[in-house]
Amino acid sequence: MKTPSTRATKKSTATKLPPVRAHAKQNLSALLSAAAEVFATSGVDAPVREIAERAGVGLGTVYRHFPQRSDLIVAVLQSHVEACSDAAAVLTSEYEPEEALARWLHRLMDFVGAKRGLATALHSGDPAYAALPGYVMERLGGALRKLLDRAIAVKAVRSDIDAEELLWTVATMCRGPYGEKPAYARKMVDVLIDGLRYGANP
Amino acid sequence: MKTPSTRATKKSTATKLPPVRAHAKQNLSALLSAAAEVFATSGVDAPVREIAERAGVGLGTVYRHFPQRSDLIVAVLQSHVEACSDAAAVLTSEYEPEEALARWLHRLMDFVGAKRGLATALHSGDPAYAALPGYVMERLGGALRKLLDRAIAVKAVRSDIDAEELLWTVATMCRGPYGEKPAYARKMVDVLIDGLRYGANP
DNA sequence: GAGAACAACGGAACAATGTTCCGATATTAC
DNA sequence: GTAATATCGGAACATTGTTCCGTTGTTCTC
Repeated sequence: MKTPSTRATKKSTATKLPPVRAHAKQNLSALLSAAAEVFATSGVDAPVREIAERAGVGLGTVYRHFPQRSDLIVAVLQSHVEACSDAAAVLTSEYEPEEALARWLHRLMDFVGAKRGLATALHSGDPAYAALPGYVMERLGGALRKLLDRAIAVKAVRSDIDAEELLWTVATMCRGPYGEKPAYARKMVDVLIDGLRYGANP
Repeated sequence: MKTPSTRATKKSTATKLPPVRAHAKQNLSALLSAAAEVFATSGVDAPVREIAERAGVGLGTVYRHFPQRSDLIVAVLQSHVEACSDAAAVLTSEYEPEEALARWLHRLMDFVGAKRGLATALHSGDPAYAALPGYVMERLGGALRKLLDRAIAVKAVRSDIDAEELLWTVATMCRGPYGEKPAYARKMVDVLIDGLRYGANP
């Protein structure tokens, strides 16, 4: 986040900013994308060694940046949550309120569908993931709330919907009773979106 | 299931029944209960060695009876499903239809609540567990259907409830949005049961 | 009851994988 | 250019699932 050149000249002063080597951050982002690819390909249970190899770094480097395996999983999930959340702003600037909302719900669906394995890990009870549910709910719920309010403001959709409830509903619709593939999920979400529109002008 | 003494005297006949050593089954049931205890205590990720030690047998014995770790998990789950299912018959013979239904739903709740870790393993996508969901649904759904029909017959509860839907509903109520503890679950199930009663005489 | 056949057993050995550790390397400050 | 040190790579270690085989004890036959 901060560049090494912004540091003070003297290193002996009390507030010592440890110099951050240039390639360290490159490695970190390379690790993140490598991990995302491997998780998508081989599942969240893929060996750390496979991720290190894909990123072209050593095992030590992986554990330097992510002391535990779960830290890597958390980081990948967070980056994807951020991407999904950020997509809301882009869609807002590019589409009408109603269309932006619909497109983002589809985006959310893709996100949830792709994270099947991650979700399983999430619910495993491992304390390493304890903070994630709240974070996901807050981040994505906030994004959805803005989209929703904007669509409500122009009377494109009904006004009695809570963002977190809608978020949870769509997320739930993407996982069948036992976690099967969401073959019918897209259709159901479309129906749900139509339902939002329908109620706009009762 | 069959005793060694029921075998034919000659072993050289075509239909060779391999003699089942006496203590083998003792070990098997000891393994099952040991596994159940360990899973309950240390979670489903507990090492096989811990189960072997608790059962007082060697590692080889565990793998002789359960070639894979997942077989042990499946066996424990099945035995508990059977126990829960069998409880329906006992309750039927001991209580009035309405009371039996209510008590069994509480029994079901305990079962689901205790199986938190097992459920996570179930949804992991491992093909070893592929057949379980259908089995559980059929076995417990069948048990519930009998209880339900009996209660409906005496007009103790409303008649428009499907057994599998009710089963799934109660099971779902025992897991919060992210799999938290079911602090409020018992109350909610009680409310649900009251709802069943309330609709009996509209 | 003695002996043979062999099912069952116990645990060492192997394989896969998460994690730690440390010498080697490369970058930065001066 | 040189020293300091952040970073790196991978060997080494620990844990755990799984396999393998020599040993043990039971069952059957005589």
